[in-house]
Amino acid sequence: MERFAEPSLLLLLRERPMHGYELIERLPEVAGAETRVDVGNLYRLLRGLEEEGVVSSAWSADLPGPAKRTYELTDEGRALLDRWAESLREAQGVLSSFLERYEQGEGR
Amino acid sequence: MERFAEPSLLLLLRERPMHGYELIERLPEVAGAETRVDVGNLYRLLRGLEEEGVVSSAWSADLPGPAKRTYELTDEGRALLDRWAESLREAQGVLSSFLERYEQGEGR
DNA sequence: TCTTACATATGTATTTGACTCATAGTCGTT
DNA sequence: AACGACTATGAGTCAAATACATATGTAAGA
Repeated sequence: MERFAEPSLLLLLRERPMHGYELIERLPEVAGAETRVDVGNLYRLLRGLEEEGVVSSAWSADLPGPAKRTYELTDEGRALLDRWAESLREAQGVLSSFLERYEQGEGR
Repeated sequence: MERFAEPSLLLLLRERPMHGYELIERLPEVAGAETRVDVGNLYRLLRGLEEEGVVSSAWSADLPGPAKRTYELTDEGRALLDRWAESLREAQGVLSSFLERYEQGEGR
């Protein structure tokens, strides 16, 4: 369930801009506790999203510590998140009708 | 979303034994309207499930028309379906918490 | 009789995606 | 100097989904 990483990143970034490492740390909080994404892959993912214009990034010179690249969501990114939410709602619908049907026949 | 085919088949078969063709027709009803599975792949899937002991099948000599192989769920199949349901419930939980968080920030 | 629909298959090929492992740089702290 | 935080790139494996093609046989209807 790493396909779920993309919408999760978008959701986190909508709440406020963050740098990559922080995103990694907070990902399980949104995408499920067992979700661990390979660090390298995540930066790749972020790069990809930036190429698509979904996020934009800049080095944060002000922050202490090692160089951090801070990502923020673009308008296009917000729109993409909306589309994600819509399709996830559909998926949820399918899921819950399945489970309902499952529970109806349980115990026979 | 064809990964969803397996639990759907199991659910349908728990309700009553069916032959393959009928399963194909009724699949969208459970797995979502747009779900179309390649016919050949579905028979392969059924074969696989039978090898795993999840379903059992027999030719139905009595039924009119072309030869039909009727599948029914085994006890092991029922157990597998239960496990599916459990993990789908978890997935549903992740989904709905995601959507809830999404809706909380909507319109900013 | 010819076509169409029903029904069950097998073979193969492509593509995508998940996942892993390895490496390497900078910066700040200890 | 060593370590942890932070950002990256490279390369590769492996299974799964998907698609496409072909085959066989029965029965119903034009």
